[in-house]
Amino acid sequence: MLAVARRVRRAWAESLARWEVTPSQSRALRVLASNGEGIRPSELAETLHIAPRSATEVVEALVEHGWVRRAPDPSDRRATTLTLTDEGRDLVVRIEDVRRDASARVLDVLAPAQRRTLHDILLVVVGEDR
Amino acid sequence: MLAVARRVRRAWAESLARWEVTPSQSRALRVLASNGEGIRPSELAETLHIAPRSATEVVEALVEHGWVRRAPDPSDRRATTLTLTDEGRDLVVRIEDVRRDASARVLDVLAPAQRRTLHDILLVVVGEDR
DNA sequence: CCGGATGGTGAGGTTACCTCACTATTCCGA
DNA sequence: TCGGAATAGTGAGGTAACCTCACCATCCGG
Repeated sequence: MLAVARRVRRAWAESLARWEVTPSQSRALRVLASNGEGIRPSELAETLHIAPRSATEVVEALVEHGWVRRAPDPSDRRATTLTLTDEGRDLVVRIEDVRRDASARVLDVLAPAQRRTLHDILLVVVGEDR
Repeated sequence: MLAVARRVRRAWAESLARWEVTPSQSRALRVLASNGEGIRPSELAETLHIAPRSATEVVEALVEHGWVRRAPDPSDRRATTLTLTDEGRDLVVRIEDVRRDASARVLDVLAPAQRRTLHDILLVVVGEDR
């Protein structure tokens, strides 16, 4: 299990390096893309299962690259809201493609039926506990 | 795929922490246990897909814990050979148990037949390229 | 209106990697 | 046979992605 996952991750990280995104940044981008606009750093941290302080860090990097914008939350002056820029949104799409490719590359030794079965079984595992 | 693997890894790392082994150390121990005695640091590095310098590092830690012994290679005075101590060997066994438990805990939402299918499919993927 | 909770971040630490430079040895070809 | 290239291991120093602890600003409930 872990061996296969490592393979997928390796293939993925390699493609990711072409743009200047690290895996951790790309995970954050995915959360930002799926959680609608205006998410807070603390929510991001929770979703990624990392400490709030660490979320600050990836956000920092994403802002620096111009993929994310920080804006003050008008309803709570302590908070900031995060939104993807247009470039950020573009990048997310490209990353998603690459991700699909990476797992396809690793899994293309499987027959289509096997791949489907694998997918279903993994869904069962993930489906538990949320 | 990656999500499931993360779950297994998390569960495993937690149990590992009870003894004072980090995941990376335990990977090294497993290699040492399976590759017969007298492996060299450079071989270890290659098997783990890490740089030789990094292998030195984990070996250092393992030696310090008393799980591994360094001995000069009589046939090549540049080289050292690594062997598990008795405690090291014990530890490997306990780790293997814990590892099995961890993945069992994550995968026990599956029916036995599903688990077997998963196992088979993953074997196909891993079987490629070696 | 004040004391405790919450949101974000500075400072500094850890793990598991990396590269580069260096020494000691071995090996190989002229 | 002997000198230069390759190989084994490691010191020094760097990085990414995490962490905790401390701190400040702001918010909120009684």
